[in-house]
This record gives sequence, C-alpha cells and structure tokens, in this order.
Amino acid sequence: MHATPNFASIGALLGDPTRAAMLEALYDGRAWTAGELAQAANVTPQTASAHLQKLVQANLLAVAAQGRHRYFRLASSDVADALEALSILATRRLVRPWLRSGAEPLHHARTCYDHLAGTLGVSLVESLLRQRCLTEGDDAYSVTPAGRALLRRLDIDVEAARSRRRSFARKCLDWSERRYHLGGALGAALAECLFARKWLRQAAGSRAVSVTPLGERGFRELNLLQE
Amino acid sequence: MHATPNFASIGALLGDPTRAAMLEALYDGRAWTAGELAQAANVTPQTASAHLQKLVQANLLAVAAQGRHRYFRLASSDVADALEALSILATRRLVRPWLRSGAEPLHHARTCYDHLAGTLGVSLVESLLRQRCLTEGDDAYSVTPAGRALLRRLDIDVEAARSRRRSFARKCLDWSERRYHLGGALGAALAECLFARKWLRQAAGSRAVSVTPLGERGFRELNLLQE
DNA sequence: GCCATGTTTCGACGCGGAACGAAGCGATAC
DNA sequence: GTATCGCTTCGTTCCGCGTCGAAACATGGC
Repeated sequence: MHATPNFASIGALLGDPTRAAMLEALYDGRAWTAGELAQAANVTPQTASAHLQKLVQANLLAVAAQGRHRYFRLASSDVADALEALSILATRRLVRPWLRSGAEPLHHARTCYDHLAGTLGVSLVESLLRQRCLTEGDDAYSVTPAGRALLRRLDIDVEAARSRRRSFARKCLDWSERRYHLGGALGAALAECLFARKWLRQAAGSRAVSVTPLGERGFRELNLLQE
Repeated sequence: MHATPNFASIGALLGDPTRAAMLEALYDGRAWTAGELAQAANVTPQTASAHLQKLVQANLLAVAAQGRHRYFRLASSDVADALEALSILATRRLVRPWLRSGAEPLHHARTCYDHLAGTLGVSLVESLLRQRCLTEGDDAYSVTPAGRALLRRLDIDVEAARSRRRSFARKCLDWSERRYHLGGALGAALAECLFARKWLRQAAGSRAVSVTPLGERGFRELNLLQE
C-alpha cells in the first residue's frame, strides 16, 4: 500500500488554517472576492491568491471574473458536505446559514434585465431546487419532470422558451446576494408570468419588486418561498 | 475572524500522507496493531506511534491495550463518513471515473467501515429496492414486510439492529459508484451475516471483497444481484 | 533471573510550504 | 492620457512538523 489515499490531498487542502478560514467564509453559499477572502483569513492578498489558486485547482472552488474582481464560491454542495462531515468530528458544528434563516423578509427584490434577482430571485430558485423542480449544472439549470408539471400549472410554455436562440435556463450570478438565480429564456418567462398574474408588482420607474397578497397565496399553494 | 475553523485541525490530521495511509487501512473496520499500521504506512514504529497518538488525541481512533500489543480502530462510523466525503471530492474532478474503471477490485466490491460498498454494495441495495424489500427515503431506507421476511431467512435480527443507538438503515454515498448503498446498523448486520455464511470473502489486509461459489448460489436463490 | 518483541520518549535533522515585499498585469475611473 | 484599484507572479525567508536513530519502557516467554 504505497500509494497515498486520494483523500489525503483534499484533507491537506482543508487542513491549513488560512484556507480553512476562507472556506468557512464561503460556507455561507455566497461568492466572495479574493480581497474579501484575504481579509477574512487575515492574510495579505498575494498569500490569499496562492491559496485560492490551489483550491480552484482541486475543484473545491469555482471562480468567475467580473471586471477587476474575481468572485470565488464553493464548487458544489459536495464541498459543503465534506466540511460538515469534518465538523461533526470536531466538537463544534457548522450551521448552514441559509437553512436556519427562515423568517427573513424579502428585501431587495428586483429585476435583473428581464428576470427576477435579489433575495426574491435567489429564494425562488432555491425553492425550486429544493423541490427537485430544477437541477443544477455548471452553467445552467435543468428542468425535471416535476418542474415541467409546476410550470404547466403556471401556464408557462417551456418548449417555446427552450426553442429560442438565447440560452434556456442560465445560472445568473447575483451581485448583491452573491448567489445564483434563474436567468435565460425560462427566467424571463417565469418573471413575465408572475407579473401577468399580479403575484408580483413593480413600482413605476424602479427595479424594485414586491410580492402582492395574491402572490403570497399563490406561492404558498406551490410551496415556494417558504422554509 | 481570528479563530480558525474547527474542521481545520481535523483536515490537517487527515491530510498527512502517513496518517492517511493508516486511516485507509483502518477503514476496513477492523482493529490493527501499531506495528501493522507502521508497516501499512511504510514508516518506522516510532513515527507511527507519534501519528497514532495524535489521532487518538483527536478522538478519530479508539485504542485497546492487549498484552504488549495496542489495537487501534476508527472511533466511530462518523470518521468513515468523513473519509468518504473527502474521497468523493477527490474523485469528482475525474471524468465519470465510476464508468471507466471496473478493473480495480476496490471499485468492484469492498467494505466501507463495517458494511458493503462498491459495485457489490450498490447492486445489492438496488436488488433489495427492486424486490420491494426496502423503500428509499431522503436519508435512510425503510424495511418493508417483504424485507423483514427476507432478513429473517438470513437469520438477521432486524429489531436488535434497530434498537442500537446508531442510525438503522442509513443511505451511505459511495465514492466510486456515486450511488447510495446500505449503511448503518442494518448494513453492518447484513455484511456480518454474509461473511459469517461464507457468501463473501475478504482477502487478508485488504478491503476488497469477493463472492464465493456458495454466495453465488445463495444470492441466486434469493433473486439478488442479478439483472 | 535472561532475552525477545512491541511500543513509546527524546533529540536532532531536514524538507515542504506558508508568509510577505516588490514588481507586473489588467481593468476601471477621471 | 494618468491614476487607482484588484489581483497575480516572483523571489526570499522562516517556522512547523514529519522523520529517524538511539534509548527507555513495557510485556511475555524461557
């Protein structure tokens, strides 16, 4: 048994205090810039850069360049699972913040080009993921049979959206939430539908969006937007 | 944010190649002496001793002194879970490795702490699901009346397994197959039974498992493990 | 009593890698 | 254009920790 087990390299990556501090910050599921992570881990930017390179190299983190910022986030939920598994062995446990925060109001809901963004957009897509209406790929979401059924209930024509030339169900990174929401043709069709049904209302001359009482009821019936 | 995350220390422990080799050996669920572990990790006894001390200190290993030997084993199935979670991250980047690699015996059939994993473990649980002996929940399986009958034929005491403090029929994610197999107390009881009946055999010093001719016949009679 | 075996403690060596300063690159702002 | 900001690359220093030799400490067999 001369070959070192494959988990050793991952353990070594997670074992360094600086990298661990970065991963703990990213454990909230949002995307952070390199500079923010350097600050969170209390090291200089060049040190942080070296660590982030290793983590990306090992596919623990994904990175998206935006202007002169580079946004890093956990590459998949498997990474969060591994951190959690290690934490179980330690005395204190990590708590996934987006799971415990149930009752926070939908602040900062807004549109992003032609689809929903902000807390509302992110919560909505996460509800859909939790209910297995969508599955998550690298750059896009896929619609499951359950998702097709839900969209049919809302009278959204999935196939029409799919046939358009623009991408179908793109993952769009939200710069305030630092999380993904649903863009593409499907995101636009969904937003259009929710406004048409008056579940959502947009104040004139503003991108801010609010949920109407009608929408409250509708989302509740579909088991969306709730913990 | 000066405090280093608690998982960092665990990660550092699992990240060292020598300690990882020891844990890999102990992953078969059996107890090994300090000398055997030194040999497995290819280091001198005094080096192994230092590592084992750290692992015991961190509650990753349990130790029992017997004469002039000291027997080490994994402290709990949580440790095996953590190793499994890290292995998933380590193999994830490869392009669907669970499809191309049938050749390696570890992928085919192995023990995962104290239950069966690999192709064998996955096939077995899927046979049981297909025959409605088990049903699948989010985190665990449930035993149906048909399943209870089958387990009784194998002289497995389901109620004894259920009454233990550890989880009963947990779904354990397999790092090579990327599918679930049967863990928990029931998984352990089933593996124990199949080894006791000599349906399965484990080569000394390896986690690889093979099906004996006796097992071939037995599985066929129970309509298990066949397509 | 003796010696052999299994394991731990102590001390010293040496390598790997984390850290930062300085400099370079690219993008945005003015 | 110039200035500034965010990030990365290069080169160097330095500390931590894994490693082994030597020796001590057990336990069991004789």
